[in-house]
Amino acid sequence: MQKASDPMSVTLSALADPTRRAILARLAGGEASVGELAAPFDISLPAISRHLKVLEEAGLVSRSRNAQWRPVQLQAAPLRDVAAWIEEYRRFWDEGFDKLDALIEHLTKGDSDVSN
Amino acid sequence: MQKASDPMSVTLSALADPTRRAILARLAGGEASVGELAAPFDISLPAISRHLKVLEEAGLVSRSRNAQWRPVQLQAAPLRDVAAWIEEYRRFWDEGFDKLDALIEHLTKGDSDVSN
DNA sequence: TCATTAATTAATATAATGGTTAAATAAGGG
DNA sequence: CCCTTATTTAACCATTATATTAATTAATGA
Repeated sequence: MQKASDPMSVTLSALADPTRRAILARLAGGEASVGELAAPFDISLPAISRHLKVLEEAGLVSRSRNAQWRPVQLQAAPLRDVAAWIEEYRRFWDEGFDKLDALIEHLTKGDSDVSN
Repeated sequence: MQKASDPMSVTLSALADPTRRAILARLAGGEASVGELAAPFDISLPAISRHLKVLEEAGLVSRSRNAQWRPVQLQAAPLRDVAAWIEEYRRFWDEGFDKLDALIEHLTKGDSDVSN
């Protein structure tokens, strides 16, 4: 009953929140301060700060220091890993993998019931 | 403090668990019953059943009926959507986007401090 | 030094997640 | 009909996640 600590789960959990994805989208346009990132949202600054901590722990952002601001920057490496993982499933949504492929898969598996 | 209900969050939450990703990996080799899916894991059958419910609600699997078995099948459409979303970030991890690009981005943004 | 601005940490409340065991439901076969 | 097999649902519990407000830390600059 522990928290999942494998890197892929950490990354996907971090991405599984619309506020955090919106923050990443904003950072795709360049670095921003915490206050700038918080502005579009209707939630408190501490809440944004915690979202940023989640993103940082997932390696999706990094932070530096510039006077009293802490500019946040996008770090895309974990996204590359997710993209690589999901590529393994591409054949299941590409048009090449249609009902005929599914049928072949059934038959080669020795599954005699082809109806579903 | 509600549960995120947008489709992308639902999909990513479903994927953010190693047991559920292992189930999807198993299903990539063809449909399987709940019992077959549960076998490799050290957790109870009800726990697997709930994982399957999460995957089903995310549209990542579908279930049919064959006597007293409920065969589970992979449904990859939501993965296609995740792949499309993540593609938007490819340029941030591709080698084309290196420090020089970052510098250009700073300058075109009118950011005078280039040191970080 | 003190006021201001930026951001984090602390304390707290509540909801969601993920696991358990026990009971219920569904289908098949003697 | 009853027994067995397959799976889900119910009830429960511990942990994690996400939000709030209030207090704290950090840096700037009058």
